[in-house]
Amino acid sequence: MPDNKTRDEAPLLEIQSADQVVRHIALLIERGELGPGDRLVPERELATELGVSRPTVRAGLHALAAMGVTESRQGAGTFITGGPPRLGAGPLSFLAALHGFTRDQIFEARKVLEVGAAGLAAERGLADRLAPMAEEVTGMFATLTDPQTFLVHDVRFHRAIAAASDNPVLLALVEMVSSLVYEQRRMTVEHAIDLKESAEMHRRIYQAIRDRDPERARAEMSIHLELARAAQASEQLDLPAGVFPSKVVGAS
Amino acid sequence: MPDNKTRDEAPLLEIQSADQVVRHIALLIERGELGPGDRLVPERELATELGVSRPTVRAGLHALAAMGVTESRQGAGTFITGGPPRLGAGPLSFLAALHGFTRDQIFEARKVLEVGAAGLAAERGLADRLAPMAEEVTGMFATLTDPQTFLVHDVRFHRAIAAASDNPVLLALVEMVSSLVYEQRRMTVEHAIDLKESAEMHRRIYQAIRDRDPERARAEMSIHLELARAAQASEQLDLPAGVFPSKVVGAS
DNA sequence: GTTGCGAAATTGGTCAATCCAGTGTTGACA
DNA sequence: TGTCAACACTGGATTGACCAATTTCGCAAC
Repeated sequence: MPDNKTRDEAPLLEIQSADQVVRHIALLIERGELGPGDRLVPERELATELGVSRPTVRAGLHALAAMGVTESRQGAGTFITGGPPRLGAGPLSFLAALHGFTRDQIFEARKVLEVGAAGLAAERGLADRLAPMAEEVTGMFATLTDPQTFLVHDVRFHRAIAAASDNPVLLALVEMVSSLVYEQRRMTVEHAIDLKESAEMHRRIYQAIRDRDPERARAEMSIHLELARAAQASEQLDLPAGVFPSKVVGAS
Repeated sequence: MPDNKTRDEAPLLEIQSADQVVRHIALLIERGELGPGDRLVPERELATELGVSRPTVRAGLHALAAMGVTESRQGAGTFITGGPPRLGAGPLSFLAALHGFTRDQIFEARKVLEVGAAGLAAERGLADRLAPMAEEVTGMFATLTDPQTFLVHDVRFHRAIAAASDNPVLLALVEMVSSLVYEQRRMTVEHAIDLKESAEMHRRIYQAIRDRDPERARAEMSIHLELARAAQASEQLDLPAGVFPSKVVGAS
């Protein structure tokens, strides 16, 4: 597209060369010439194509990698990120650290997202999404004495609900916010409390969704997260909210 | 789940030099030695400090800039992003384009977020957050014949509600998702429909929040977004969802 | 003909030195 | 005392080279 002359403010006719790389890839993706898993042209070719130097190309690719769009493997090439839609937790982590987000605030945002997701999941009532949720619930009951493994099932259960909402945007958001909580939860879960009751709550949420009762699903999820928030608050009292995951840019 | 060896997930010890830069900045932020608006050490010094070359430092800084953590001004320096907490729309735009998010899906996620925000705003009932909302509503009624300006007030109203939720995480999420919609909305709003009715709906939302009636606030916001979704669907029929804003990394 | 292995080509990762382009400061001059 | 031009500083970008991981492919052995 040609530069539109009606630009309200700062005349950015001179674009940053690094952004030019990002925009170029964006264009290729937009046009469908590049999809998840695809490999893009080598840095050197890209450099000559765009008429910029290789370090510049690399800068743009680093930016894309930071946004979770690409992954580079030395010797192999640079690829568009495959797998399910994901938003890295990095940006949120930085925001949390910079502005001192409270754990309560994070939990509140999570509550909004997951309560909505649970409601949608119940409304949709997709049968094939129920099995994964049920499996994680039984997994919880089976690991009441193993907090670490229990937490894994916990995480997966909540992800399964978000997935059952059948909305990838919501799923990505839920995972982004949740990862902020879980990352450090791993450390404190050892002296956790009342895993039995926690498993029961999850079961009730599952049943509500299975029964296609959105209102009950929302209510159960709401009280569950409220209790979880209180429980975690008692586990660790005043740790700062901005805790960075072990790998900032992209983690599993 | 035995993944093939190319997709394993534990190269923790292997540190990319660029990531080292990111991590270093993250550490400084975490320790409170760097806050919003602060200026970073010059690239050259940073390079010698970390024992890497300057291009490597630049790569890391580009990654940070892509995450919205830093901003660089030629000749001045690199600064930690100031202002209110923001999540760039870039990552979500790419995700939308890559995975073909539907406009309906985006609206649905927005609905979850903004309905929750409206509810919280009504629960909180912070007096000093009401004025901005009221102002935007009157602004809408004053520009019923000027769709472009009307849209500006529309955007600001929704942002004011998210701000009134008094949860910066929620605010950041709302803005991130909303920006996906608004960016292209600008183009189609010319032949918009029923600005009067739209303004009325916004007024009802405002009144519900002002009356500290969370349930009504949620309901009004819900039907408003539902109608807005339908309206926009009729404006433009089948455009792809992945439309990139004019400036990918950080917009005004 | 098939298989195994290793050398070579490919590709990303890094470094060094150099120049350019804005920005801010400072000190000389009016 | 006030102005403004020169200068040091900082990010932006380039060229060229080398290293390391991966892939590819041909050659030799079976």
